[in-house]
Amino acid sequence: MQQEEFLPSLAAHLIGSARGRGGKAPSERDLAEHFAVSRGQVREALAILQAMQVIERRAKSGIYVNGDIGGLEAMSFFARFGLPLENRQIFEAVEVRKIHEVKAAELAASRATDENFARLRDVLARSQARLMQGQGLDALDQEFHLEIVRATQNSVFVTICTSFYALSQNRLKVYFRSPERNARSHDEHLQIFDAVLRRDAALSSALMVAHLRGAASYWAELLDPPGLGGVE
Amino acid sequence: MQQEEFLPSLAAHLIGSARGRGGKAPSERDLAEHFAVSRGQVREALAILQAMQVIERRAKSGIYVNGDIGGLEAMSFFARFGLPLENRQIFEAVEVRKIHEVKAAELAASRATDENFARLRDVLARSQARLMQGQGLDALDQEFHLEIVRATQNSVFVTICTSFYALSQNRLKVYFRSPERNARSHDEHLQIFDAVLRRDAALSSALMVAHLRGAASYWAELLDPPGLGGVE
DNA sequence: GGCGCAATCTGGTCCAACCAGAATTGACCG
DNA sequence: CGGTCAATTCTGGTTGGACCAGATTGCGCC
Repeated sequence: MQQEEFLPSLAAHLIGSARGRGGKAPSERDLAEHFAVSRGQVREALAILQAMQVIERRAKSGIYVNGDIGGLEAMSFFARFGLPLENRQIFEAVEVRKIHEVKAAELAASRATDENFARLRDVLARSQARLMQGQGLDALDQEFHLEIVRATQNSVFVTICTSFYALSQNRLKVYFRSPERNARSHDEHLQIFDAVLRRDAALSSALMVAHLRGAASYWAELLDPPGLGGVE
Repeated sequence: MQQEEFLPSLAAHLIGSARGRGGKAPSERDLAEHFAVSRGQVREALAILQAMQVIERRAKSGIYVNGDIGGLEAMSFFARFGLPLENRQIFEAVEVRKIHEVKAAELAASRATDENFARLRDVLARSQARLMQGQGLDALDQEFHLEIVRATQNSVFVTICTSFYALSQNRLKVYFRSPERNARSHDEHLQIFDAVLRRDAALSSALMVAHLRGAASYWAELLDPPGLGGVE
């Protein structure tokens, strides 16, 4: 079992065994036996999970699962591997994502380079192709939004946003099952691209607000109420 | 040597020995000998650094230091322990921080609870006291800004912003050496608090923009040019 | 100089211990 | 029966040694 698949399954097992959050997980020796690996392997993985603040290791006492999965990297990691995250955290993350992307659209309008425009055109062209084949745009949707962020020329911004995308990945697949939503989303992307191309910062961010609001309202009625109001 | 101090010093040593970014670091066995710990300890720390994408471990080849320190957690970790970060990344992080805080002020105006107001008043009172004693506000400045973010009722937002604060920590200490800047900053905090208290979202964010612009321009002329324009 | 093979080095993995403090158990006493 | 305290067990923390197999290196031969 390689580390890349061991870590997630260990994390899942830890959370599973310590239901009730803050609960005690099996001992290192038990975990090693359960996964048929050496204690050293377990300890290495636990070190990472502790660094992510997913667990707490109390010397001579045990391993305790933290109540909240704090930290962007940890949340992103969990989302990537389909591990449980609290609903509240997901809605909060979506709100932060909105804050990022609206501003990204605005900044992109004034900073995008020819290369950025070329990359955006490429994404849109591929989206168009996929759309005609009647396939979902979920992956390309993320690509488009990421290219907008990339156009801000801020690599830290790109890094942060990339982590946030992982959090909505699974939901996007559901969202893009509907042909109408696919078409509408693509259309809005084209409008945003156009606004950025014309370097109209105000219009870019306004269109992005509308674009994200559309997707958000879909989730709002599909899932339980967000609880946060006035998010734009 | 406890883990909490071992990890940073190991990270520093790795980066130091592999100057040139992407360079090769000493072997695990050498590192273990150098720090007088077991190889297991070294491997545990390396696992964390690899999860942070600070290093790359190539089987049977060696340990390589990544060119860019990507990831918010890694940057935050580095900043906390005074490890080198590229100037570009710092300016980019400051820009993202601005994006966060301006929006935070706006959201805080509509969502802050009585408890939030109480906490903000507390921070401001302690700032006032410290100001009268002629002491720097650096730690309390962070507290104030964090309370504003907290007032958005978005815990993910709070987590992200907390990580970003670590990045400016050292610079803040320099900034708050000047009594005038201390007084001015405190005054602006009071104004922002007032706007939030009156639930004036537009004014809150506008004041925050001005507040951060003031600090940013100080750094712009003190350090090398940011290269990013239109940051607000 | 170029090529190829062998010695060496490296990360990956496992095992067997030992330590000291925390947690648990159980016997003993009131 | 209840409570107290000591002995035992369990746990994370840490160490050392060992083996594997592929990557690297270097030396010798052609």
